[in-house]
Amino acid sequence: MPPSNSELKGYDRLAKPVQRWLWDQKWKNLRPIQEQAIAALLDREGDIIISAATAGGKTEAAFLPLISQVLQQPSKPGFALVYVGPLRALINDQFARMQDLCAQTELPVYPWHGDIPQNIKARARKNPRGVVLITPESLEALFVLRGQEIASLFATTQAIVIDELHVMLDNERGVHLRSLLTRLELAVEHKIRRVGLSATLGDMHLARQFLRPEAPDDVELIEDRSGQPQLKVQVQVRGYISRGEYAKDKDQNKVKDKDQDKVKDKVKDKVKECAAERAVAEHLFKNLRGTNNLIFAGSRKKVEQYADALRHCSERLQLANEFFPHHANLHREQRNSLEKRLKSKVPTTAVCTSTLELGIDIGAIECVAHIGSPAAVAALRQRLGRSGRRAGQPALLRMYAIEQELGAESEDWYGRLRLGLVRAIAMVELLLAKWCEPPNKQALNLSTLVHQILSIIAERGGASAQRIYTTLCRRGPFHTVSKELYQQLLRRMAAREVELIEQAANNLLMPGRVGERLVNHYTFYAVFQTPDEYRIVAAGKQLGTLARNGIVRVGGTIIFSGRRWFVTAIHNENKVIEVTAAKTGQPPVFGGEIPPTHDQVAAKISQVLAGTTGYRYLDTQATALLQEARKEFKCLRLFQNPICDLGRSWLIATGVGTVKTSTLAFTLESHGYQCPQDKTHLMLMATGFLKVGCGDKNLPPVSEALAKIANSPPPAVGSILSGNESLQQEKYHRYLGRDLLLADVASSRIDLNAMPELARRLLNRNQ
DNA sequence: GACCTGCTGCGGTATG
Repeated sequence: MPPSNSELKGYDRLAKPVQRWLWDQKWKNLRPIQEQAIAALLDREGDIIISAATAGGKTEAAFLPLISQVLQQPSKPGFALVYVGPLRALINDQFARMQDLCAQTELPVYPWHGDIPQNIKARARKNPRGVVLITPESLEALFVLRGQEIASLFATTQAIVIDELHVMLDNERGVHLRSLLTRLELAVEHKIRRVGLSATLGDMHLARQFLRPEAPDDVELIEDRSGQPQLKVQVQVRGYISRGEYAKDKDQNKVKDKDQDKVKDKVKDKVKECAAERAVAEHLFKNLRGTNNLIFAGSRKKVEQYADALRHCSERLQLANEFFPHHANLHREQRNSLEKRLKSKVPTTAVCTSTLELGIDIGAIECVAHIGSPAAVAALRQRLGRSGRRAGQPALLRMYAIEQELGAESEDWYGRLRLGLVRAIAMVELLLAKWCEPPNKQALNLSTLVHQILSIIAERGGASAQRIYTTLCRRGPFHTVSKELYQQLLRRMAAREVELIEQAANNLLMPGRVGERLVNHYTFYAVFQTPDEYRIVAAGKQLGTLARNGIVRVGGTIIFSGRRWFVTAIHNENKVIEVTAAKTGQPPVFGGEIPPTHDQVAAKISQVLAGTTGYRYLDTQATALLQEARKEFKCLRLFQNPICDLGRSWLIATGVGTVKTSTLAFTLESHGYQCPQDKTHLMLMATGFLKVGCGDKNLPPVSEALAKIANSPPPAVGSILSGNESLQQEKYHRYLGRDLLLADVASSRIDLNAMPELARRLLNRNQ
């Protein structure tokens, strides 16, 4: 039955071929967001954000009316519609759907990313019409390589649709895309309507600001309120203690010297970890088997460990394995087959990293499990969005917090604070309060600015300093860069030891020797940094990749792709690691950094520790661990007094996130104090605690230094950082030199202005 | 105790 007009108000307004497509789909009616989007896109001309859950019909909401509009106008050369997607897999998926939708029209649809053959791209360039689906990096490549063609390719573009807008909000890639959108409008000399497709976030104003920074209030917001009026979540947090099984062997391994002691400590940790891990794996196995689930393990190493442990559970009971690993280092073929299995009716659980956080639809998911707390509330929210259960049913979240058993020898107060569990509770509380981390608007993004300056020069075959400044800093996303700082950056880029740019006789900026080399290499198009990797091969079949710093040696064993392997050879010349099946193995080290925590999360951690109320979603063990943590917090009197005297050192409960806590650490170090930065202490800083020592110096109590900080202007970046620290993190940081690098770091990873106020607050509470 | 994302042109040779 074709839908009748009274059922579909928007239906009548769509072009005939689009109506025929709808009829073929046998849709009973259009969803509310699709009705709203049709009205908004056909009645008005402004920018729009369409926000709904995964599989909520966002793409159709945008393209049904946009394609209708294109069909109602005479066809002129140029891509009528541009779709920008963050993943190649997503573009392939959307291309199939779009081709189907456009099958009964004259409109061609072109996919455009690194895997698309050149002949298809050449055809699109020769006959630019219809719809193009492209990645930000391929759009960048067009600017660099076909700068002269940009204006004609996009001359008649009516709208640019940005998919998964929310993943672009807070990173280098998002700044890059915003820069490209501005450059596109300047090239065609008219405004192009922007349509953002986004998951539902806490604060949608951020998405509007991203889409049209100069006029966020004019961006119309269409939200899907039908599916999930509120984010309904059913949460369960389970606590575990890793008990010391190693104690049994104690007498058998007599300690002879210090070195052996160290080795034994390592073995001890490993055994402890295994015991708690096994219990978690068994609980997961018992509760998830038979349905489709996602287990977010937190790191690639843990993905390998748990996939291996869960496979073991199946083998022991002689049952078919349903648990498989999924992370970026696994070969595409393996990832694809697991994704297919998740979509099928065979019960499947993926043990994964953030690879399965966004992207193609993976079907109905019964439960989202999380081992340890996530890096950010925003990630947790996004992951729960993958729990595609029937409408009206709450998403099911299971969290597993593993804490160390405290022996008599263990007097560490931080162990007793149970910060892993407390952090997990804080994150759940913030999630339930519908809060999530906003992007950092202060950052200068100088690495990405260097990239875009080089790109504009390549696009135009030379450009004036003023023109670049207007494009990128006035109209584009680099608002926080002053004219003075911009000039300083240009001088640096032109310096003899850098040679990124040079000035021609006519004052135009041209590529320098090094700049030319960078721009002409195919690795230029992405703004983010990537490591050098080895391929892991078993019997000629590629399993995946491992970064060069992953420690693997011939004769050793590894766990990879959820199985155990023996390393038979390493070929450095073509970067291949050969393996054969083995009985035992250790998961490889993939490397990485401790993620920064937002101020709100640290504040919530303090609140949870200082509070007295229980949480219904904690199991008995987790409740006991929380009580223990609260007792210790009370014992240290941290709520009354955030500065706790530990003898020759102090513990400061800063109650603020990683950025401010580590800035305080650097500032106190510039006053002569020592703030340890090993893994334990970095983890402490990420939960709002700082340990301060005197070293071998005779220094006054730390409160005296805090008083000085409280009564002085904010410290200068050069006075707390020497420039010798390992600060280079982004792709073009290496070209900045000390002063510009410090300025960039000061804008993003430290907060100097917050210091006097933070010191005052800590001292006032101290009295 | 981190995670993810992306990528062109050209020359050589084989095949229809």
